[in-house]
Amino acid sequence: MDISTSTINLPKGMKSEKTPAAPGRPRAFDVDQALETAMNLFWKQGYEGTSLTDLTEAMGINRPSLYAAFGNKEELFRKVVERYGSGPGRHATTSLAEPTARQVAEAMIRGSVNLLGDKSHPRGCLMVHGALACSEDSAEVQQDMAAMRSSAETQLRERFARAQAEGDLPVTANPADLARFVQAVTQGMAVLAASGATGEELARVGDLAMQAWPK
Amino acid sequence: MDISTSTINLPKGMKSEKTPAAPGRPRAFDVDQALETAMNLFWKQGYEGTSLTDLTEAMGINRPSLYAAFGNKEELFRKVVERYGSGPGRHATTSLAEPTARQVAEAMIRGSVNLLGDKSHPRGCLMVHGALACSEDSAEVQQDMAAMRSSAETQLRERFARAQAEGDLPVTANPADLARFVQAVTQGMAVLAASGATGEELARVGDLAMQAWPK
DNA sequence: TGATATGTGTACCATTCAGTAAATAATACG
DNA sequence: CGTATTATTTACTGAATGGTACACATATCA
Repeated sequence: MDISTSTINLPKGMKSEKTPAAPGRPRAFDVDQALETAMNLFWKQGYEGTSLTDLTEAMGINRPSLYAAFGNKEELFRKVVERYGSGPGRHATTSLAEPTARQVAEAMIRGSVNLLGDKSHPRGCLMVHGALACSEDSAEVQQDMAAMRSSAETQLRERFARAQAEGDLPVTANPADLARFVQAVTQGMAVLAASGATGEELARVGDLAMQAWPK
Repeated sequence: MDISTSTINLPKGMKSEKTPAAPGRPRAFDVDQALETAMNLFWKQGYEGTSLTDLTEAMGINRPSLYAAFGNKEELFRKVVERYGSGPGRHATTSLAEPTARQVAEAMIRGSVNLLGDKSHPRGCLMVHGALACSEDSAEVQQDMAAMRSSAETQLRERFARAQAEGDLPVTANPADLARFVQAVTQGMAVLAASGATGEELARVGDLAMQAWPK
């Protein structure tokens, strides 16, 4: 019923990586790999554009296995989003740890460029492409994605406000406006990537955007 | 079979607005109004997120009437996109006529802000929300939308190159980069609008973006 | 060897999808 | 009037949607 096969650290020998082996028939597929496959599909085709048949065929499993492991389509999508946030979209949170506001913005933009210009991934950003416009059936997923984008903006704004207090951002600057601007640029680059923009082209968009940074 | 009821200018009296009245049962709904309704639905829910039932119910007509008047779902969408381009999204082309590169960029951004901040419309941009991520069934529509966004970028680049030749844009500036930057900002604002950003907030994003403009 | 617990495979469910056949209704023209 | 033409209505099609019942397979534990 649960995802994880609950890897428990029992300090027996040196290599205590294996799970304690639960009873019942063992799962015949790799959950983590299946999640990765689902992520790439949702990333490319969006939540509603990806059917259960698309998913099970790509994962190489049957419908009931998917439901047993991930709940349903919506729960699977949420798990994919979580994985995305701690994987490919990691820079959205790690960038906040940079020492100055400018470096935070630069790291955020550079991270987006790296992600969006990477040809080993679908072009775009799951947070933007996942459920931007969809039917009313998926309104909740849609709103959640919007809320997560807004939350990223809020974190950025608070980071910039802190920077202002710390003195590395002019008092004349507006943290909320700067946060929204960085969000606009990175999300705009996500749309550009979907139109076929290359990594170099996106990087130059980022460089231009940083020209607007308050001095 | 055709859309228009073919308003022909026959200079009989002063007011020659009415159509010559074709034979057959007259259409019971206003084609233009139906297109407007369809546009708002596609705008809000995207191409795949809008079902024929959504459309016919909102238009107040039956399925066969829709097919007789507009062909099919895809053709209807293309007609909606055309209407959008000459209506709400007009600024994307009219801005090019501004006298200087800077004024073109400002007009483009201001036009986007006005559109995206207008609460009488769905939040966002049809060119971005219409078919950003979708199933493979709609790949053609998706590619067409990407091509139209790219085309807008090309027009902008050529306009900036002309400006450079005319001397109102520094020779050190890069027209292609500037065009892509303006596109990134406006499309990013479209995503922000979908997350709930207000017109005032978007306007400040636009002001910040113009700070990056070459002097 | 059971008993229990879990996963897989097949085959199905009701609903919705885009699209259409055919009968009927409303107009123009002769 | 009758004929031709076009639009509306109802009812339908086959395929795809998300989700599930149930029999069977494979594991642990006693």
